[in-house]
Amino acid sequence: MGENNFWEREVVIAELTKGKELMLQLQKHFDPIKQLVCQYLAVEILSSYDKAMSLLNGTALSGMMKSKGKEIIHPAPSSSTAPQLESPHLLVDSSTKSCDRPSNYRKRKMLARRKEYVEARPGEEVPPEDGLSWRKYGQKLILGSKYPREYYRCARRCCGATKMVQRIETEPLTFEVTYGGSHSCGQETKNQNEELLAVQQTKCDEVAKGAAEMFESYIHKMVSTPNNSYNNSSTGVEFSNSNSVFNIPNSDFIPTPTSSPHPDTDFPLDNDSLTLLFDQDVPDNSGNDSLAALAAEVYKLYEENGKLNFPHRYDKQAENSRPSNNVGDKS
DNA sequence: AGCCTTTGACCAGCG
DNA sequence: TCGCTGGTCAAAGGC
Repeated sequence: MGENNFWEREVVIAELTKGKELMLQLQKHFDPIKQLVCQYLAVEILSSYDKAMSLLNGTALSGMMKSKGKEIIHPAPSSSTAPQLESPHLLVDSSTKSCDRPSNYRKRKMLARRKEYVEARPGEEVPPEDGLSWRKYGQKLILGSKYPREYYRCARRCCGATKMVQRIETEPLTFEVTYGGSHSCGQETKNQNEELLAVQQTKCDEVAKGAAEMFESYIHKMVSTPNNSYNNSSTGVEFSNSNSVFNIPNSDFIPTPTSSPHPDTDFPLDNDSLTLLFDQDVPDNSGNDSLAALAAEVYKLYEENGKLNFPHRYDKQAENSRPSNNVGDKS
């Protein structure tokens, strides 16, 4: 199989696998009360399947096969051993120039990219080494950026890995490093564990963000519901008033990694309450009471900071004298 | 001689 | 169709 086809196949498989994993997660969350998580997962799944479908239908690949100007690009033959021409002025398949690098632009744009932010070491103004050897092949001033973007590819020829380094204007000691392609030279093997951990961490963070958003909406609903009451049970927490009832099953409360960035929110949170809400493990099966305490604490912080005007307050006094599970809202 | 960086030119995508 | 922009190429020069 030609390297091009192999690469396309890898992308398709990766996208379909991701879609499958997300669908499994979605199945677990099929519940009207978990709309936020369902919505988030649905968007991710659709995006994965769209990418895979356009690859399989040839939408994305058709550009590579189309004749444009004097350059005619063909898909790589399945067992290409044709000699490779170096001159850019000849009518050649540009994807076969110099080694088997996937060098045409369309392909590069489709490569899965991974973005990282790294900080320069103290006293230095260059990004720290990432343990791999790179060779710089270009530098360009990017519109709207004070610093030029630098382009690197794997120092081992015949490897399609690339990276771009962009110094961030507002934080000159921080660099945005975008990795493209994968190392076919084996150079990356020693770093594969770290790589896998990074990917897992990203996925974990994505799920945690969805969970945190959901948790936030519960808190909001709880403290703003008129005449609310709640019940703890071994299966979860139930909030209710004269009009509605909603349940938070224990399974909704998953630990939020402390490494996660705080989720974006339009909830008027200050830093302290954000930390309180997301920087700790939310209640597990053995700690449903802490949900109520947490909600009361969050409300208190909002109120003290004068940032919220909830129509009805959570009844902290009743909570304190609560041997039974029911708490009325004093509004 | 071989490898590297620099830098202007070129090419493809996109609005 | 055209102009702008990001990404890449490749010649030139340095080490």
